[in-house]
Amino acid sequence: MTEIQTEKMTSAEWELMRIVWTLGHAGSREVIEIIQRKREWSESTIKTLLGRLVKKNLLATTKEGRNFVYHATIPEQTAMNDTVNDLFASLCNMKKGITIIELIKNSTLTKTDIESMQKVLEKKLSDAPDKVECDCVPGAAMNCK
Amino acid sequence: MTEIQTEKMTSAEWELMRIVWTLGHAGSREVIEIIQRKREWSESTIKTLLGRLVKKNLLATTKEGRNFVYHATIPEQTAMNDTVNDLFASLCNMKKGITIIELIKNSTLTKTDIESMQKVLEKKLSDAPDKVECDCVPGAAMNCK
DNA sequence: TCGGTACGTTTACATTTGTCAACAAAAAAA
DNA sequence: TTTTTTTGTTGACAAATGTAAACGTACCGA
Repeated sequence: MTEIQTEKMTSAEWELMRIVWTLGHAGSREVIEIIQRKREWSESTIKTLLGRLVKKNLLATTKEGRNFVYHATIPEQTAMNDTVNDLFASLCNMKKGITIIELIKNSTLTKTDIESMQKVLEKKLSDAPDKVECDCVPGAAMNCK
Repeated sequence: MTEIQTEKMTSAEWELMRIVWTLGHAGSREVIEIIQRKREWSESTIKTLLGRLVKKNLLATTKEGRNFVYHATIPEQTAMNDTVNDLFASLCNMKKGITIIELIKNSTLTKTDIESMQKVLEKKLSDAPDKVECDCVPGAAMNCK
């Protein structure tokens, strides 16, 4: 029942998470110092955010000596995938493809990324449908054509 | 100064926008009726949402006879791209590629989409970098490797 | 041992968002 | 013309979010 809802991560919280994910685990002091290299958040603010992340089960703590060490409860990749899938779930079905294409155009991808992507696409092509239905206006004649 | 901030569109609001985008323009009655085929939102709630969208400049109105006709101020595709780009801007640079790959795996794409995508990738491959830097922990030795 | 520190917890407060009910003006119906 | 319905506007309220000060307490250096 200790479900971890990725959607409950706000943008401010994402920033803290990224640090913890990257370091593997970190003390509040570390997180505070690092975040402040980019953001003008007060120490207080960051402590509050850390607390909320723990309450949301996105971070867990371990008592290390006198202080706490924070560590993520889910892998970064999982969180990213969940969040992205979640967003796409709210977009018009028919236009997801074009949107991904735009995304690709706007992204800096490594050769390796591109090659993996090509493989995935190659594989998908065979049993890809000719068209996907739009459902923007449920149960109606009118819909994205 | 009448800026249209896509990021200010909440998930509830997206649902209304999709309907307006699809229909091109619509009266409140239409929107209400259509939304209620999926959501148990009261008429009041929907009216409030419409009002907020107008205030946010995401919808504009035209007096048609006695009522208003709502129409979007930005194209759906623009909104989708902005939103997606916005989300990706907050993800670890290094992992965007893999995340897009996962996204593709989870998406239903038409043959046409896939083919366009392949073309874009083909074009990008030539001058794609061998690797992109992570900046999860600004100005630090430790970072995603 | 005692005052200063560092750290986690509590409180606090303005906005935004999700959800609605109550209104007022205008139109349609009776 | 009186009544009813429709439609947009206001006001409300709880929960979530951004932002931060105040506390209590355990520890550390003097």
